[in-house]
Amino acid sequence: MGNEETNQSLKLFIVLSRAYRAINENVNKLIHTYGLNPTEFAVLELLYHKGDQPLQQIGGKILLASGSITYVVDKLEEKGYLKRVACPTDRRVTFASITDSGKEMIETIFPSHEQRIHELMTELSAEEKDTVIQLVKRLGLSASGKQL
Amino acid sequence: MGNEETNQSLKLFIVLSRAYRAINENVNKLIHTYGLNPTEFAVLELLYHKGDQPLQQIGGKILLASGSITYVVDKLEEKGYLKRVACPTDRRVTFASITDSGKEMIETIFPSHEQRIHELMTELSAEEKDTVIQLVKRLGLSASGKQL
DNA sequence: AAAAAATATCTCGAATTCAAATTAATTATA
DNA sequence: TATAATTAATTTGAATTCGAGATATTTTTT
Repeated sequence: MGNEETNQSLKLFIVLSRAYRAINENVNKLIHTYGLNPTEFAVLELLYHKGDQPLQQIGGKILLASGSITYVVDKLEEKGYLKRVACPTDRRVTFASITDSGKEMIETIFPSHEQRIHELMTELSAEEKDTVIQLVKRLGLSASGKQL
Repeated sequence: MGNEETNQSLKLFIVLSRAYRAINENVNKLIHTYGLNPTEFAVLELLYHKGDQPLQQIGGKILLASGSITYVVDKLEEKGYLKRVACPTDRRVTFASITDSGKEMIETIFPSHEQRIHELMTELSAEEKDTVIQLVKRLGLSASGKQL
């Protein structure tokens, strides 16, 4: 038996895991109905909201190994949702740039995506959500080694 | 632009995702040093703490498709950490049962596993953890369709 | 300017997971 | 009891992801 404090942390981890996985699984199913997998959606959404990105930075932002980036970007390029654009100043760099077709796709998916997430969270009041956001944000930053 | 409430839910989802992934990634690295992958660890831990389980029920408890169960149980059986035991009353059913060697493994890993999780959560006070546990538990149960 | 180190992308093979189809056994129904 | 429907486990093949190494380019150092 560990001590009481350690058990509490373990319990928090389990609760966090279950909630995340329950929500995520539900959201992923919705994304799947649009013919995208979660990673493809994440890349497309990143490009849509943050503009063109060097391939490498995509990995950092959505937690993906470099080999996987190439694969996902290939798939999205095949589907016509993004194109590769060479960087004019550094020939090692390639930008991923969302196409008009990709923009249309995101504009189709995103509202229902947001809406679904919102529906899954109606259990908590606005105040309760704020509380969780504030605390879990600190937890995440600290666990990922970032400072506040 | 969605409305303010919807944005709040989206923000909560993002915060939850990041925290979960940060903690999980860290914990998985530790498990890996013992020659297990996270799924193998989860199965072994389940058997250790909850006793023998029919293969099918393992899937329900740790969120795994049936094809994956067979694979993981095969691996753990090869490593000698569990054995398959036929059910005496229903010949369709096979139980997974942890071996002494498997018990030893869990008894070796689990304390440092718990300890690592605890360390990753020192950012929050005991009271704050309780708050998060209470709220996120409700969120998770509701999102997975279970009642309170 | 040449050599060394660092950076970005890609290729390849292995590990993991899933979905669909298969086999076997049990239970329900006619 | 025979047939159909259900349930449990497994097999197979495809999709996804990662890690290690290869290649090309740029930056830093000597």
